[in-house]
Amino acid sequence: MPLPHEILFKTLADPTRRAIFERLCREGDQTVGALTAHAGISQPAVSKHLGVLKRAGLVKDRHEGRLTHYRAELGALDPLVGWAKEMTGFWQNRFDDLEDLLKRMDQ
Amino acid sequence: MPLPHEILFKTLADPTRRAIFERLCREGDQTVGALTAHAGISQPAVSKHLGVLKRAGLVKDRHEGRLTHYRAELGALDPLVGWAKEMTGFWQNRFDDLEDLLKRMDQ
DNA sequence: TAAACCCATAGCCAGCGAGTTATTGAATTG
DNA sequence: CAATTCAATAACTCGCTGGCTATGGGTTTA
Repeated sequence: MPLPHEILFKTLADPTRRAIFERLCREGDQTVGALTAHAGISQPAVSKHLGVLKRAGLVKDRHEGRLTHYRAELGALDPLVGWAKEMTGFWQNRFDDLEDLLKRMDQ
Repeated sequence: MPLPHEILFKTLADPTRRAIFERLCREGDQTVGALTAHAGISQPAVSKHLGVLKRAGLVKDRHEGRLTHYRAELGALDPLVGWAKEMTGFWQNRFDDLEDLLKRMDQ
């Protein structure tokens, strides 16, 4: 199975999809209809995006009669931040190594 | 012009490109040849990826004779983390609003 | 129960982008 | 200066994906 941040990058790369996710973050629960009204694309397109977001763990759905509500799942962003911190960490380590080297050269 | 995180998501969505960036983070400076040796794709493909990473501000290049060295530019990741924090912030605000509402209902 | 409504799925199409090979320019080497 | 090497660009192919329309399944309303 792919690493967590893999699917997140792919999923959030699309502007429309990211806009839907942002709206869910700002406004909380939204029905597919409400999301469609603001997305500027057709309802099936919105549903497809929601499916992708759901499989990435970024949203969860809740069925209520004939309506389907979606909400953002914020913890899902953690692997993204974690990956960024990891990259920064590598840089920091290389910097530490250089410091050690200079320290040894100094002796 | 696009928001900073826009181009970052698009650029880092590709696994090959992200692998190149990760390698630059772990190993520091690398020539195009060295990167190509580990990428599993042709040199022109690597050069194209490096071009995309460069336009996103994620890497910088340095010319030294006929070699070109690339290095990661870690500060470029900040808008990504910033965006994630912003999303979390929206959620927090909505939670605060709910708290206020409950508090008012309590009185 | 017929009609209207909400959402998901199916099927199709067009554009984008990641890969290729071929080539060029520039720098080093013999 | 000829040959070689490094990297970028050009030109092309092809698969993926985001959009659409059409339809179906489930739910509420008249």
